[in-house]
Formats: sequence, structure tokens, C-alpha cells
Amino acid sequence: MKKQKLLVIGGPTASGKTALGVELAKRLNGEVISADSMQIYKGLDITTAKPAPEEMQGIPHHLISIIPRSQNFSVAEYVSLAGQKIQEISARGKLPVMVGGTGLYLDSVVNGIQFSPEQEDLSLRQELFGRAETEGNAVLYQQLQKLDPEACEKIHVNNTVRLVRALEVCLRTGKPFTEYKKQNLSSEPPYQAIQLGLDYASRQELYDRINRRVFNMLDAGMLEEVRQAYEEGTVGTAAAAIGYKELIPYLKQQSALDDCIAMIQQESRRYAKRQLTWFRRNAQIQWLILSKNDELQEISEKAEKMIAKIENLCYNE
RNA sequence: ACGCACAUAGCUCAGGGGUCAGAGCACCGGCCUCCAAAUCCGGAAGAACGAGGGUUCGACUCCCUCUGUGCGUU
Repeated sequence: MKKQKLLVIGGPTASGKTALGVELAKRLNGEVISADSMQIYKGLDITTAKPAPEEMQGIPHHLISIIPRSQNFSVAEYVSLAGQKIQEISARGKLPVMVGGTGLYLDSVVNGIQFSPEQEDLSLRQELFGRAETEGNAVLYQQLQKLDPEACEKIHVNNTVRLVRALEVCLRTGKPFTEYKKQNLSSEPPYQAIQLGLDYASRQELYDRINRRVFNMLDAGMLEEVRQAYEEGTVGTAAAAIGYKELIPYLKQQSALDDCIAMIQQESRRYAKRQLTWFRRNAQIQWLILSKNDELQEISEKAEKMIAKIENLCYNE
């Protein structure tokens, strides 16, 4: 059976993924699936830079604003939801275009990662976090050493989050965490994915765009939006959104607005850097390197050519 | 106006009469398989220690003056 086609567009924040995604979807008869760990939640539309209705230009967008902020979403759920959407869109004879900055989500779908079938065990996880705090990471690390020595080589003692996760899987499934990873690495990718990456030729240009965009968001009413979300009570993952957590000190009257704004810009820049680190190691990505005055027209034409070239290669196989 | 503090890296701050004055943040790179806009690791670079004078074998460290900043008082 022939694999389904999937177009993937990744890149750092503020690189222009949204616009390119819509443009390519228009040209290639596609629908957009968002791959963004924050846009998945309801609310905070401006803060998380969700595409506005007019930006969508009639192209259907999926997996945006579908989870209440009181709930915690996860990659595993994303993979399953995105899989469904890909099926549906393909069944309609259209091209699924997965667009987003959450590299983990993108890669997990593209590589068909099978997460351990058991449901997450929040109480076990909480217990482990508690132990990490009271007994110290070293104790957990020693325990993991016995259950999955290979995982220990990859995980640093100070990295509580990963340490807990690895232990959690080992304890609940009775199998080493590493075993799941090995299975996944050897499994066949489920889609015929064409992956594009967006970046700017100069880091400074990207940073300038980020800084400007933060001001634009504020002009668009970000502060009010955050205030509302704050008053409603936002916790968990959604509360970690850049822009949200940085404005809280201002709302609590603990710091000046300008300081908070500078902090949003800084955190966004650092985030972009981490995103680039993630995407860079993916050898499958075809990079579109932009510079300051590029027009969306030329970019999408370039992208289209790239896609055609890759498709040709696939045919000849 | 008077009194008291402070003045050290781009920023916040340690330090101390005698080896090349330190750290955190920022910056750069990396890890990443169920919170990933999170978590974590590594690296490079960066300061004639506000200015001027004095004490001393030797001061960035002690003293004086000036400048700047902050706080307090009438």
C-alpha cells in the first residue's frame, strides 16, 4: 500500500510558518494541521500567535483551540489526533499540511512514534516528583540505574523531568524505558513526508522579527487577554506559554510593564534558538533560508519547486 | 541643605591590603520518544574594580576630595 503524503513545515517562532502554510495549502489543495503545544489550548489567541480567521483565507485549520486550559495535553494525544486528521484530509482527496514549531510533535507524527500503550499514571508521576524533592534526584537516579542503565547514560541527574518520566515507564510497564525508544527507531515511518524548514539567513533578522512581533501582539490586546486568562485561573502547561507567564508579575504589580515586555522578547528569542537546535539535527528537512525583504510569493514558489523535486525523487525510487 | 550608604563584566551582585578580581543572567552550542513556549547539559567571551589625590614595600580593598546614584532628616 502506498503511503499517504504529508507536507510538514517547521521553523522557529516568528519565521513565517503560518503564512507559508496557508499559501502552500492554497496552491496544493491542502488543509492545515497545527503542530503547536500551546495553540492546542483554548484562549490566549494573541499570545500564542494563532492564525486569525482572515489569515486562514478559507483554508481549514485543525488542532487549534481544542483543549481547555484546565487540562494537560500530551504528545501521545497529539500523535493520535494528528493521525486521524491526516486520514480524514487525505480521504477528502486533499493534502495534509502540518505546520508548527513544536519539533517534538512534528517528529513524533512523522516517525510514527508509538508511546507506551498504558495510560499516563499521574499519581505515580506525582509521587516520583515528590520523592525527587524529598530524597533528591540521586536516589531516583540510582533506582533507574538498576531498571534501565542505558537510559541513565542519556539522562542527566539534574534533569528531574526526564528522570521521573523514565522511571515512571519502567515502574509501570516493568520494561526498560529504552526498549520503547529502540522499537520506535526501527519502525517504518508511516507517511511519505516532505519536510520543509524555515529560517532566516541572519539570526539578527529573526530576532528583530521576534521583538517586533511582541510589540504587535501587545498592540493587538495581549495584555487584556492575559489578564482575563489569569483571572479565570490558568494552570498547568498552558500557563507556561511565553507571554503569559512573563506578564503575571506585572498583573501582580511586582514588576514594571517594560521589564515584562523585555522578558517576553528575551524568552521568545531563546525559544527560537532551542527550536532551531531541534530542527537542525533532522537531516530530512529541506531548508528555506529567508532574508529580510523576501516576499511570500517568491518563498512559496521556491517551496513549491522544492516539493516537486522531492516528489520526483520519490517516483524514481 | 545636612546625615548615611553605595559606585566592581552588557545587566544583577559577590569579594578582599600582596598568585592571572569571581558568580548568576544575557550570548553561543547541544540533549530531547506522554507537561516540550517545559526541563536539562556544555561553551566562549567579557572589568585597567566611578575620577583624582594620599598612606603603604604593595591598594580594587584604608584615608581625603570630587562626581554620580539611592535612602533618611529638617
